[in-house]
Amino acid sequence: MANFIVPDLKITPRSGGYARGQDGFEHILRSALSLLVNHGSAALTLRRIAAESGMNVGNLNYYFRSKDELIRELLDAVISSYEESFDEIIHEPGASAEARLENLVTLILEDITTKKTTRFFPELWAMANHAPFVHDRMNELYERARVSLNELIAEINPALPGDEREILALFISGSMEGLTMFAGYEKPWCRQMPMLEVIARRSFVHLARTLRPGEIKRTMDIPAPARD
Amino acid sequence: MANFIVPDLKITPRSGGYARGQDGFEHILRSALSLLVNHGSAALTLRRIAAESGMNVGNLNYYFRSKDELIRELLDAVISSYEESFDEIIHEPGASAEARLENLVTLILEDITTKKTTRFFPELWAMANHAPFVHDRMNELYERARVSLNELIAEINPALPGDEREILALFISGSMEGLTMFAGYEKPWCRQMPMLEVIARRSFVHLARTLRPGEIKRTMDIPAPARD
DNA sequence: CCAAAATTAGGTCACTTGTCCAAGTGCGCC
DNA sequence: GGCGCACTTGGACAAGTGACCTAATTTTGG
Repeated sequence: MANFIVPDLKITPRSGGYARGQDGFEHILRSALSLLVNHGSAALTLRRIAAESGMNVGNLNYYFRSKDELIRELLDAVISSYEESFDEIIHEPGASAEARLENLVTLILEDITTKKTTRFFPELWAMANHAPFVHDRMNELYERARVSLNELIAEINPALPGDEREILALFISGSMEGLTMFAGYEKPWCRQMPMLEVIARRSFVHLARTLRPGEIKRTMDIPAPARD
Repeated sequence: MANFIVPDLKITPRSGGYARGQDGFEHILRSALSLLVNHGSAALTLRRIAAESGMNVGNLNYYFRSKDELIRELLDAVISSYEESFDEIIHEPGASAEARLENLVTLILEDITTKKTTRFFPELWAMANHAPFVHDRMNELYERARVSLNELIAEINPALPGDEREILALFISGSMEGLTMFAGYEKPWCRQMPMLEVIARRSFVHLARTLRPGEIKRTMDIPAPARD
């Protein structure tokens, strides 16, 4: 299994302008990301970004009309990079669907142990709670991530209806994200991530394989005690 | 299954002082929590907290030496409340260990759909990445939360060694937390939380029941391809 | 009633924040 | 080679930040 590394940023080239301008643009976002990852969203001030990128404060305003626009571009660049990586993973050839699901789980969980991922996403989740555009962009990302899971589940368990596949994909995706705070970079259980991967692979594959059509709703329909 | 609600704050009464002082203290923390939940950590300024609690800025300084101390007290009060709730859940009588595990999962996942929980924890996770005391206090909370899981797993699968139980408890706990961003309060999939609960209960119980001693490490020891 | 506790009102302090602007510099293209 | 636009500079600005202070006032509980 190749080490899969998600690039920090994916920037769509601007039309017009010199190459230097493109570099400056990217350099600013890279510095901003570095600050966010290493010192949190509170450190995301124009002056600190400027200092980090060896630039003048006013120059940031040349590239971005406002701080808000800078943040949007930053989040979009980081998230776009993840999306592109997920799309690549999908088309990776593999053996059985189950093996490919295991590979996908492994890749995602290994990425979680990355400093960037461990630090960036909790900030993203927190921002999403109070900035609608962050909320929306974040959900676009995860929707894209679930596509791969959904397809693999369909291959493993063709009888499962689409909406139940979606719920299962959601559960699997959410499950993995939740390990960030515990086994991510420099977290207390980071050394145990390989073991968590074992459990995750085993559990998710088993779910995909054994979930019966209608089982979810049928189980849910039993409310309080059993009826006689 | 009774609706289990975690109180907003758990404050250890201060020694000395009038009852009013106790109220003021609590009122301030309550206002701060409200700001954190409704507007994020960026809104946690002394002036906004004062305005929210209908108090004077100077009065905050009477109760708390510094903003930092206020934040610490706030986090501690909120976290302590969760800890107390978990301890209560443990001692709740129930039928089989499996049924109690299912109940515990249900309680935690339902709590996640709460506005306070959905909004508070991502802030906590983000803070934990850059403030060591938050990191430590947060891990104390989750350690406590895993105690219940650990005991139940031990009851369900007595053959499982302690360290493997811990990993499994960690996986289960982390799995549930990860659903916050997707099926929490006002999240896109909040209506589907009941279905996620079904999957979670089924999956976690199955794991606890079927995990063989040494299985985790044995599975991990197979590195790349199989040996001939 | 009275001392302690709680609260108010106001202000000052040095500092940081995002935004904006006028004047420069220097690179790329004709 | 020099023109012009892309890029860069440094500073000004009002608003907000946490911390700290004094003095007066109200509330509380024994």
